[in-house]
Amino acid sequence: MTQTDILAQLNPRQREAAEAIDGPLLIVAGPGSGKTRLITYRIAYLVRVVGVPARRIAALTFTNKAAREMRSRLGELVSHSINDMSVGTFHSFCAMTLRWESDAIGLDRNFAIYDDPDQLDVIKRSMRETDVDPKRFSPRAVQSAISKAKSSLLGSEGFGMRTASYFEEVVGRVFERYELLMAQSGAVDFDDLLLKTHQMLEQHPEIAARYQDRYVHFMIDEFQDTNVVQYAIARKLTEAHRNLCVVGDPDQSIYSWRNADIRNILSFQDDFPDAKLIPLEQNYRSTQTILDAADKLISANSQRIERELFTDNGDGVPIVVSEGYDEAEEAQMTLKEIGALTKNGPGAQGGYKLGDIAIMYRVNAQSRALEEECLRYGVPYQLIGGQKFYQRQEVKDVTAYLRLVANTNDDVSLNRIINLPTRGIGRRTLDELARLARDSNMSQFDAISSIMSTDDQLAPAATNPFTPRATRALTDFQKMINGLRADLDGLSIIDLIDQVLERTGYQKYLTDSAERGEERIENINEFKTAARDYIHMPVQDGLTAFMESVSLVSDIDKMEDRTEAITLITLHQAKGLEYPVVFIVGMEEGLLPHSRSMDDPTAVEEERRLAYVGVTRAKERLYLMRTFRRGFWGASGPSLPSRFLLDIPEELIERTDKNTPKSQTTERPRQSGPIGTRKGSERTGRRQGFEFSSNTRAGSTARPEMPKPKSLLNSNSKGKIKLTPSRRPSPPRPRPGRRAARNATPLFKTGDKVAHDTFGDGIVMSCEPSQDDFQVTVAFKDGHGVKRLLMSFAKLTKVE
DNA sequence: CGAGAATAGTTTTTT
DNA sequence: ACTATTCTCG
Repeated sequence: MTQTDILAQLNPRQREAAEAIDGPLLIVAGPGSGKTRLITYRIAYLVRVVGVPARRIAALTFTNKAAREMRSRLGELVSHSINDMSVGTFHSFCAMTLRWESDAIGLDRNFAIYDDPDQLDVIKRSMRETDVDPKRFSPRAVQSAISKAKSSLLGSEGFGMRTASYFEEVVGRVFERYELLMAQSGAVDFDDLLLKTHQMLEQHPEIAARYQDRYVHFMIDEFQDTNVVQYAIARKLTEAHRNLCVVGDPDQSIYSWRNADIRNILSFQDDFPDAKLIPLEQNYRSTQTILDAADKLISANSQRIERELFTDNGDGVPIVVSEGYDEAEEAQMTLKEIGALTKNGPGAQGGYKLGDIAIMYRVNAQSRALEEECLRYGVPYQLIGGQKFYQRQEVKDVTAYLRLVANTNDDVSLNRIINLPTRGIGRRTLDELARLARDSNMSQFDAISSIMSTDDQLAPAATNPFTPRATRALTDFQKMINGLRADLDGLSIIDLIDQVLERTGYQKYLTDSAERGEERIENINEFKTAARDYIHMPVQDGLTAFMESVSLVSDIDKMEDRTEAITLITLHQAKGLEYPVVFIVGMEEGLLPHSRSMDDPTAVEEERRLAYVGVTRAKERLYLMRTFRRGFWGASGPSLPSRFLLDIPEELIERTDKNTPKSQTTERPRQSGPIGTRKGSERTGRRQGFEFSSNTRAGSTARPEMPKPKSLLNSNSKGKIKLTPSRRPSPPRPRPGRRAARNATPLFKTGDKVAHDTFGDGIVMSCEPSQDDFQVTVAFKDGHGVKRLLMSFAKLTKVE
């Protein structure tokens, strides 16, 4: 490729955007409009044609995965090194900057990054120490108030000024204590990464000047999901060159709950009146049918700028709307359809690969039913999110040991593992230790040191509040950690992990633990595999870098483009991805829109954008699935079709749910739940706030018309909504009896090594009778995790 | 001090 | 239904 035609692959609009390199630029990019392609080519153009050195360009993305992809695409376009380019998420960019400048701003260079659960620990402790009752004020609520304050550029000082309510007053108090504890622990939270970077730039003009000079070009992707602090950082960093290019789509703004502020897009035009605005409206991804549906769906939002997307792609096939009886049947129908879509040979519906297919849902809990059916049908799947790897207990435990080795001030980590395995350090001792640390204003680790005198003898009883036994236990622990710290030289990060596992007794603790012992060890091995990326670094640096990646890397970042598995993913995580075939399950009131959003029109508009994001992921085929009854918390209740379904024109749809409302005018809901009682909604106005039980339903055959619901309302004297179970289409599946397993003679026994065609080698964890089959739970290697398989479906062979 | 039992809160979405 | 936390007893 020559330099002159480097932009030849772009359409005129994209080309215009790539060449607009002087001054501020706002690109409003519709879904599938080749946004990533544009950004990549724009950078390539800057480097190769304009001659901007790579290190003077920053490109910030929403996920590490997007950053990685950009890097790899740039690697193909730009021959010379792009390693100097700042490509990453806002959070990783800030973490890097803060470490570089840590000396100047008085931050421990090895600061730990606390994730959500870590942060909650500190919040709880702060509440305890400020006498705030966690029963009256939920730690979660306090946490989110603090996060919100930080995300809108308000530190604890700023927050303390406001006392709009008693709650805020309380939060202010906890906030102050929280900041103190975090500082003392040498730790920062996610919001701090951004806020402290901003503060650094404001308070240290000489530092700011260096970065302002450096970044000649600054680009931000997914700008609609940035928060106030992120935007402020970007403005500050581009003061010198003013070449700030932001790319976003207001219709895909779905992170307001994380304090993303859609107003950034509007502010941008105020802050940069000379900004060029380029809309990208040609869609290269989806069929006209899918695009029409998406357009009708999003047009129902009132807070929105009109826009018309178009495509040269053909109409394609209609959108399929289906209903299952419950989430199990919904999953079954989905899996059956996937079977048809992936079939080869005559009569095949397209011969799709499993990797072409994604199932999307609103909440992680929905993945469960889908996983079960995948296992039943033997369909390999890739689950994104859910129980995150780095949040698993044993992984967090080892992480805590490592963090403590890196930074002994880290109280959260210390508390997590000081008695794991048990070392005779119980609650009383820990309470006393916390009190001692607080009174003497030091970390708990240092507090232990303080009761030891210099010659390693125990301090006199007067200053030592602990019993001799507790004192012994505490000092042994302290010596063990110090021993690890003393022997770091010459070790690699992997060596260090091995040392920790052995010298702390954690390895033995895992081996001896009856519960999930092997799975946990597998997880630790996986953890070590992840650490291998840092094996070449000096152990201190490797440790810091590895700990940082543990905090900032998400599940989607590790997602592989595998062709042999379907993808299960939340709608939020699906942003930015595309698949030939997309199923969205749970198209129901209460789920999408989510019940927590339903009484707020603004929140419902965000839910609609979320649905829009899901719909526009599909290239060729889109399935919208829902259930007749859905289970929550073990109970089950009737569900209503999502209002979003009613926004999609009938002519775009092929229905397999013949007995359900087709549109606003012909709608004839047969049942409804508590959710349907919303007042003032035209679309739901005809629904009643209760269910009638006289209806029967057999499989997919016609359902009778609804009877008058009035009588039931009257029969419900207390006005309390009572759900009468409808008859199931088929008898409930018997639950596999746990007891029965003990008397059975399974073909596999726990500990057996087995091999599976797709998942590879694994170890049998259990084998239990399930109906007339056996359910085998197997821990697979190579990141496939633990799977439950039915013996008759899964081709498992015993190894050795 | 620690293990097992009782109990409460939980399901929005995540860097 | 599930789990994380608190309670109770040895």
